[in-house]
Amino acid sequence: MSDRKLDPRAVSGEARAGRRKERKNVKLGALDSHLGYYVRRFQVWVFQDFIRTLASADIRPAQYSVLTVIGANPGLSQSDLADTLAIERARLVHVLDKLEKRGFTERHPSPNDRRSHALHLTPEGQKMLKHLKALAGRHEAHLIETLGEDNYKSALGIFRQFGDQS
Amino acid sequence: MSDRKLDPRAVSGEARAGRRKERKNVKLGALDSHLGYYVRRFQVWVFQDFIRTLASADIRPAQYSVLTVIGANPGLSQSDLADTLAIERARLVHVLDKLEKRGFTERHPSPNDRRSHALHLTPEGQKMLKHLKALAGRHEAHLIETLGEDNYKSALGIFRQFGDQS
DNA sequence: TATTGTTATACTCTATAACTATA
DNA sequence: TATAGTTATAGAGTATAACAATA
Repeated sequence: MSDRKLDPRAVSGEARAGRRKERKNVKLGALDSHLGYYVRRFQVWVFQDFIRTLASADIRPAQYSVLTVIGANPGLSQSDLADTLAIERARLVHVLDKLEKRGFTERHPSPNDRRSHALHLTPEGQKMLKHLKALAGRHEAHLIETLGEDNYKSALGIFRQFGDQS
Repeated sequence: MSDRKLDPRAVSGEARAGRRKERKNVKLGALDSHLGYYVRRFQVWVFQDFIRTLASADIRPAQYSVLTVIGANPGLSQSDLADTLAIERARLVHVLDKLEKRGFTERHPSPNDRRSHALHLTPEGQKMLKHLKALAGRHEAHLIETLGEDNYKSALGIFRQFGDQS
């Protein structure tokens, strides 16, 4: 995991110093029996790896998820997109503004409801999404390698099941 | 600025509306094969449940983790605490300021190093931590119930192992 | 020179309220 | 009345740089 080529922007002075230091053995106390604590640390690691892997495209996880879902559901409304991803409608406005400025998405008038926007990827957005999927695949492969394939599959099964019901 | 009394447990208008709506079937596309997506959603759920469960004490996850680790390692320095929890040193300053103002923690002079602070819980902080652990236990029980005991144990095993090496 | 705690700034994200134009 | 999109604001949390005191 440490022999990986690192984007210099992604490694802070803090992190560099941390690597040099030998680990103190500090007790976690009750934290050790909280799944949430470990899930949070894992999630942060995953997102940082994702951000690093997609840094060349300057796309963050929220942006990737928005592009992906629009790509899979052309004509989707902002409300339905926000509901699907559990992003606030207000937050989504800014995410879309940015993606639109970069030429990846467009808000078309909805045929049924004049309050609503039908979201679409531009041709450039489709090209970008294809590129992003390739990069994201590399991230996922790194994740499988880090966790081990069995653990990865177990975790995906457990959380996918949770996501479907939640 | 709203002067309304804030109850974090309160369900927002957004959430209430969301529950009323029937679920549209929007495709996740490539997101469906990203563990990070599901882990993020799960982590958000867990933290929200934690925040709700500890709302009466007005303690958030980061504050709980700081109190817990100080409680288990009296005399710990801010640097070592920050390293342990992967919180920025700069951020920890504010967290401790707030906990200190509420009378739960204290910064004592370190016996060895005059740059450093030895962190301690006050008697009131110890009492509070004991109370928080009881509440956090209820959250954890809810988590086990939600996930199922087998899934819970699997997930804890996988991520604890990851946390130890990362 | 390096580290500890601190202050400061910029940015991401969450949460909430309020407004407009439609329905 | 309610919903879709928007604007605005407050507050976490992350990331980073720089500084004084001390090592």
